[in-house]
Amino acid sequence: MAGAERALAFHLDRTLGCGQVFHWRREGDAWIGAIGNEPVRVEQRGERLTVTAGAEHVVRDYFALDHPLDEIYASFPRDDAMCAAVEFCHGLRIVRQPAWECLATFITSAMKQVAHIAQISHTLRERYGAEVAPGIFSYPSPARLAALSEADLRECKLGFRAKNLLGAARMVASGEVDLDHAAALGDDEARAELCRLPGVGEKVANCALLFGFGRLAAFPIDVWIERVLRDLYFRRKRNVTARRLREFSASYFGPYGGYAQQYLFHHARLTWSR
DNA sequence: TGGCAGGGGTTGA
DNA sequence: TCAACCCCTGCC
Repeated sequence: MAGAERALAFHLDRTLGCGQVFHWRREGDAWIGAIGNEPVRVEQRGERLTVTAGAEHVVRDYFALDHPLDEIYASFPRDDAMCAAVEFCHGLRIVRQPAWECLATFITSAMKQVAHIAQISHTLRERYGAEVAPGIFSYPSPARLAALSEADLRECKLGFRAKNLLGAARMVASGEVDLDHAAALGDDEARAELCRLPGVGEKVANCALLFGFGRLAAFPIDVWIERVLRDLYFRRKRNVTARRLREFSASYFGPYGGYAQQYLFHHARLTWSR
């Protein structure tokens, strides 16, 4: 069954290297990291994901092997940019990150490049997470971070983001913002709830919704995606407002807009010269 | 080796 | 609409 086989399509390097998650480490052909508190080692063999350490069902859920890629690709608009992105990114999957670590990581990502976001994530894990296997650390809980001082977090090279992460951790730890409750809300209500946290605006909230809450229609617009939209979809049109870009992306890319966004983003970031 | 520009965002005026 | 917030990376 070509369809069933294709639905299993999976590309580990693209999935972990596309800027949706930052703490995985390459070791030879394998990738090593933690899924929550589960230490995991995975490899690509053919089109398949192979688990060499960690619970199989945890890994398969995290890497979203049940996402219907065929159906997702078929839902995309058939324009040149989208087709090129699908060809370039085939097998890339939006993973299911634990909500808090996803949200917190994107709070620390503001105006940062991938290398630095990864460095911050590793420092926070090593200093305040739990060592779940030799050299592998979980992301610190809201309560753990809430007990720290802003100075502690600034020592992790967070800069002005320290205050935001601390404030968010305290609001989540105290129950003032309940992530489980947010997970039960509709997309717009959940986004509004997340935006109550310091350091969380529309972009960070949409990243959290897409990568941490499984809302596959969420469409984060960062500077790269804004360039893509303006260059490929609004060519020769000046004065296109941010609001217009939001409205366009929400309707044009369909129910799996988050996938479309990640494919356009990854394709552009690796192929466009600046 | 050192100096400098610029960066995946949010906030508040 | 725009400056301020911080400081690390990459490039010259």
